[in-house]
Amino acid sequence: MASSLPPDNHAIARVLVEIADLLEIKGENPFKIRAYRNGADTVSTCAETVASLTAAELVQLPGIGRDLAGRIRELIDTGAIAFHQELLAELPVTLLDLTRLQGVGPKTVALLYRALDISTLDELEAAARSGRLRGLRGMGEKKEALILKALDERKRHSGRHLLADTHDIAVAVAAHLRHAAPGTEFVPVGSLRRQSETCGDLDILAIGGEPALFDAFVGHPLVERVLGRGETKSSVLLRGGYQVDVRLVPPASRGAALQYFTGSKAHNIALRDMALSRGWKLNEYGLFDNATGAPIAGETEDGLYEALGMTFVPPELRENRGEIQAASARNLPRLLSLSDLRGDAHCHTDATDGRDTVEAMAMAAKAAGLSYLAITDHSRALAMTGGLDEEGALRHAARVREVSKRLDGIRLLAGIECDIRPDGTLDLAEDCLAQLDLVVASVHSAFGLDEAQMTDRILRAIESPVVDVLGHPTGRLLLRRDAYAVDMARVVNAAARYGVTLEINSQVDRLDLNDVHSRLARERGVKVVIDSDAHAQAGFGTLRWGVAVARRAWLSPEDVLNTRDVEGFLAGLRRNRSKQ
DNA sequence: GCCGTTTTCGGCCCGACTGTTTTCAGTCG
Repeated sequence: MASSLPPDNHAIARVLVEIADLLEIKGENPFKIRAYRNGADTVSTCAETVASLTAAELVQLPGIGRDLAGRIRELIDTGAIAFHQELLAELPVTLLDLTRLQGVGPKTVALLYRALDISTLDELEAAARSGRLRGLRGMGEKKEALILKALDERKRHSGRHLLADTHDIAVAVAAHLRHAAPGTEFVPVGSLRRQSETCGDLDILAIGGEPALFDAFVGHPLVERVLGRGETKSSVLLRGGYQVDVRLVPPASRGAALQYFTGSKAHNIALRDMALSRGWKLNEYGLFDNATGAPIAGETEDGLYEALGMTFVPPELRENRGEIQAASARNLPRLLSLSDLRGDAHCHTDATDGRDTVEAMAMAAKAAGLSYLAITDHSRALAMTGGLDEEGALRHAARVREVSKRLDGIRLLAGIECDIRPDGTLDLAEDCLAQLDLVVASVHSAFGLDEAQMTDRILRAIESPVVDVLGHPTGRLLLRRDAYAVDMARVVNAAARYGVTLEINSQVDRLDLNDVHSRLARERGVKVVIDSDAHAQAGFGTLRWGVAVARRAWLSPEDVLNTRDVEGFLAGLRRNRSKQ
């Protein structure tokens, strides 16, 4: 059995980031800190398994020099980095929780720790509530309120995890279990199977196995604590705070167990209600006749739904949001699949904050099965990324078009992700934007506007004739930052009126639009585009998460603009529609 | 700490916004 697996790229990157965070709190040389962050970036986007590389090979990677290569090898060989351990001995690890609060950075954390000996979220909250923060330099009433708000957001998110992270954990745990119990089927259920944007606990169903498989489960190297070990169910807490439950069920209950443990609770209650009204009983073992106790269905999920007079309900729809009525009327939409996507309308290159060249991104998109890709680097307002001004944008566009001519099997479109300024005007002149193939307009600043101001700001951008797509429309960062205040009903209506496409941004911590707003878009006849917002060659893999949102939103291929071929896609853009 | 040399030092993405200031520090992207 695997005992000490080598750390994967993400695990290595996490340690490097932690070193950078701790150095930052210590007030170390900012360039040294950046070097650790760059190194972490390189490792996490590296296509190869970093743990398999020698020190000599490591220094070939960009941003990894002699020192970082040595530290990474040390981590792989010994399981830890002494320098990292020294830092942790010097500063409480809980300080890192504080830096993750919105609006609280390393300087503030250092000040709180030095002046008030605050090192945990609870201590910070107590200090803020008792007004002790106000005595500190640079801290006033508003800063105190900001910290309390950030603490509140943080509390609401605790114990939840991003869908993509949960998926990764599930894959790792399931692989371990399959290795230990080759004859048993393991299926992740619960919110992961429904592809919810965040997941709490991870539930895995073990179908047709022996209770001995729980020995392997609780012995997994990532297990921090065993919460329970029984004959049909065991629970553990993994490092990083994941609770994982494995339930063992007999093959005869396969369908019923899948159905029951996939949920959602609201969907299950509605189904049980239907069963009840027919004189049946539905539970995790099957569907039974109340009078005779005879089994009616339960071996397959299909059979279960069929017995209740419904077509199979895809897990993503099981939220009791009308799917039961639609499935009973045999009227569910044909949901979008990843393989329906033919293009991507949002990505970045090394011209701004992407890592890779136009050519490299094009080849990666092609390898991901796409036939067209819009290059949409940032506009000048995002100075930190080296955002392009009008001249830069047009020069970049000319280059993208020139590269596109030389490529086989993938067509590049010259676009831009143009900032929407706080007043709703665009960051670049209209005559420049009009010369591009498409414009994605996005908000990246002044998130604190009130709802009326923010809505006006976005409506003004939608009204601009050169805007084709509204990028990540609500600006949320999952588990980190709430959406800004905006009236999405008005935004969707305006998008319908002007023919603007709304983006589902597939970045794992954005998924923005969310499922509810995407469904609203569909109902109002607004087209959606599912974008990767890739910043590196590996970034196209996130499209599956955008597709998950679309499926939860009941979207069919015809609702999604980038399921069309490139001509159809271009024809559907606002700038070309208005010419018709 | 990395990188690229005009090879062993000196530069390294920087502007907007906020809240605290009275000229700026911290955070974010």
